[in-house]
Amino acid sequence: MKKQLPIDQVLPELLAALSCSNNAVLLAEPGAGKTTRVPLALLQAPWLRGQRIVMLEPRRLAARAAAQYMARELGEAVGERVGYRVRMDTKVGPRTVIEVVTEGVLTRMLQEDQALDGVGVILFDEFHERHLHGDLGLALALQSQQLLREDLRLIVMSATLEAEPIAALLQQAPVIRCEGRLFPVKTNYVDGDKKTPLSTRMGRCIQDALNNHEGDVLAFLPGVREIRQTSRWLASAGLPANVQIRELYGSMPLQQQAETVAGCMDSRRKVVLATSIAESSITVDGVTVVIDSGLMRVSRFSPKSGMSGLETVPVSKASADQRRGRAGRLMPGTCYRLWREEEHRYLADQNAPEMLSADLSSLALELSIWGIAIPAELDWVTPPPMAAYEQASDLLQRLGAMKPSGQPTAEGRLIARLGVHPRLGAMLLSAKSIDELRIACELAALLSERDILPQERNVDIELRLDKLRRDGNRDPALQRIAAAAGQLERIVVGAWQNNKWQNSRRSAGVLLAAAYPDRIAQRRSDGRLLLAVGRGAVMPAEQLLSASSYVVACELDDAGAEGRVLLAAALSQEEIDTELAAYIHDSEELYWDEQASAVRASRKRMLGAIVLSEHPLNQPDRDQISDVLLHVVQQRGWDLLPMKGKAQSLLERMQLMARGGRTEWSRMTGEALLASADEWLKPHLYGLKSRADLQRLRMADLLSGLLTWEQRKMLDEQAPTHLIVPSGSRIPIDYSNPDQPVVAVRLQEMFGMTETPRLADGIIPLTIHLLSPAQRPVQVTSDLKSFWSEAYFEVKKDLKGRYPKHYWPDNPLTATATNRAKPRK
DNA sequence: CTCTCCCT
Repeated sequence: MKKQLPIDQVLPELLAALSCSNNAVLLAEPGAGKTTRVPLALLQAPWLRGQRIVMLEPRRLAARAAAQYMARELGEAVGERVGYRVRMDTKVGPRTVIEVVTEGVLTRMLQEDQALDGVGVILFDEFHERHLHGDLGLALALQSQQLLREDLRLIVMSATLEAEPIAALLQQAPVIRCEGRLFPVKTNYVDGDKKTPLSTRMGRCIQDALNNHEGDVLAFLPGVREIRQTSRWLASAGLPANVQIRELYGSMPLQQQAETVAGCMDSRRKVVLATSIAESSITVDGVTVVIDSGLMRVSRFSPKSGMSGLETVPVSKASADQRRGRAGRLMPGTCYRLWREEEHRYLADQNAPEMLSADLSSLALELSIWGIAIPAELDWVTPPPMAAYEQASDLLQRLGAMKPSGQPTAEGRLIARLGVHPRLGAMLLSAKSIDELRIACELAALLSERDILPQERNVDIELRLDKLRRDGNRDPALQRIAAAAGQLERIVVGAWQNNKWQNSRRSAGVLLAAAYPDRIAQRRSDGRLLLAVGRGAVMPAEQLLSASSYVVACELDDAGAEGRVLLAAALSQEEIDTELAAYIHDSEELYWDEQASAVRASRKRMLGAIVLSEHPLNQPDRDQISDVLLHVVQQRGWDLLPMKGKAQSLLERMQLMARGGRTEWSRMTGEALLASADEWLKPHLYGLKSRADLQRLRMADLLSGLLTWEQRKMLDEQAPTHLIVPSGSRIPIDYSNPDQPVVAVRLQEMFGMTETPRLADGIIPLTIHLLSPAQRPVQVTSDLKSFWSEAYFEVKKDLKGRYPKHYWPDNPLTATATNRAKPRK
């Protein structure tokens, strides 16, 4: 008799829903039993009609375990009615009806047969994890259902999820909910000073938990560094003798992980310090207390640099709840959260889907093979972000996997079948001989898995190759990598059918350059690296690689201002010159030499942003020189040009006209003219290359050439060079302040002028500096009328005393202006 | 002073 599980109660509802709808969303909390009961329940569904059931699992371990459990329920071995397909391990037979597959496998199944002939239903288990290929699989399956397979059924299963957006995407699918089977867990929020190191706060909380509760403690920390720090804090703070500290994180050998998870052999209690790996991938037995730091580390892809880096971020509410649930598997438990209850509501509901932060190159390749031009042709729960998607398309084109049209090349189709990152796929296809292919396969397999020498500070990938060749058939982890390398080799050899091989033995570094041309790096004098993409990177000093002047940085942490190299291969100068010539381009670079005040030219051999060598160039291209000159002029402004006398005045008058109301003059400000200098100045820069050459330009002619005849006339009328005053003198107008043109004129020359002259369409009044007979300023005005009626009489009194021989009339409005002491009779 | 998790 089968054990009752909570899911059993909703199975009739699910079956009923699927008899009238093609899609369904099943929300079931952990422990409800959905993974094993739902596929078995569907076996009897009338609509299945002998077709297969495919269930998607996010992990290989989970896929195998689910298949094994279901087979046992049926009293069969795996591979009879229930089987699984994961990478490099397939157990399905001719009678297999339920296939449990992992995400990449589903993508391949869909790509090989878009109609999924013979499949009646796809179940997306643990969909809330929102892996990139899970989202992709759902988007592809949905389109297949819409265009080719209206009878295909899709079921999205999830622990915690906002069901509505997915239900809407699945054509308003019914949502079925099911309770879980966990014990209650009491939640305590622990307020701590955020300035206290996390390891200290965590350590104290662990001590308290050990004192106040029975059972084992599971602590969630963001990463290995915090795990080590907390472990050290606890060791020095002292723990009861019956307590054992254990660490748990993904880069640990599997054997060690298993030991951590297992119960203690003696009666000791254990404290497990874990990353988010213990949230759903690994279950730790015996836990009654969970302590959650509230942090996790996530990878974030930068479309700008094409690299990923790690970020420490707050967990989501869903993640925090999932972590808390780990304390309620055995009996009622306790959870401590190292944040304040008020802070909790600011946490995101769900973790961000991988789509938003991942490298999308393999997604873009799959879409191209699926046959769509833009992602918007599919329905997505979360559409791919454009910046990352475009970066991915660019990369695929550079790797030769995609045509500019967006269609895949033959190589691209093969790369997708290899099941490695498109960069590594392109490297495999670049191998010219069987020897090279073997190395490339080993490299691809190594780089597709976690580092096999995580403790090793030397980042040289050759050390890993050596270890793989030495211990590849002993260590289980290495066996997997060696098997993956062998599988890759078989696919490529099969595809090329022996018609491509030459004699060639290029190094690992040269092969890796085909995968990471943008990460070829040059060592600079201070020991830092300059990557071909133009970013800097650092590599620990005592590396074997430090003898090499070039490297390929295959793995980088792009977190800080400078990337940190995690894995690299050496490249020699000779290899750069002979093997990587395809990436090198000559560039004639012209630049403004400040000291010589002239344009200089040099020829550089460049590999991306890396300068391989540089020589001065004797006869640079004149057109390019004038480009540089123009650019310098535009940057520096008018100072580089001979703006004196007439030219300067002309420019100032044109600026004044721009202050007026007419739009035709708005292009005539100094700023606007610099911006449009490529139109009017550049033709005159041809053949020039220095500041001295520029000084010979006839700027007045150039500027006045910009004006039509009418405009010149208007300029002379409305921004004249001189003002003719009542005395008959021509007084120059100073336009150096374009808001306030000024004339300076002796007061007596102005008698009779009642209205202040206005310029630029009458918008700007002229400012008049009235001078004494000795040319000393006595008054500034832009309102002559009120000057004559008021201030004049004060001024007159004063000046009459000092210049008695001069003419100081009582009525300045009718008096005769003079440029002498007194007007001629 | 050290890199989260996962997959074709």
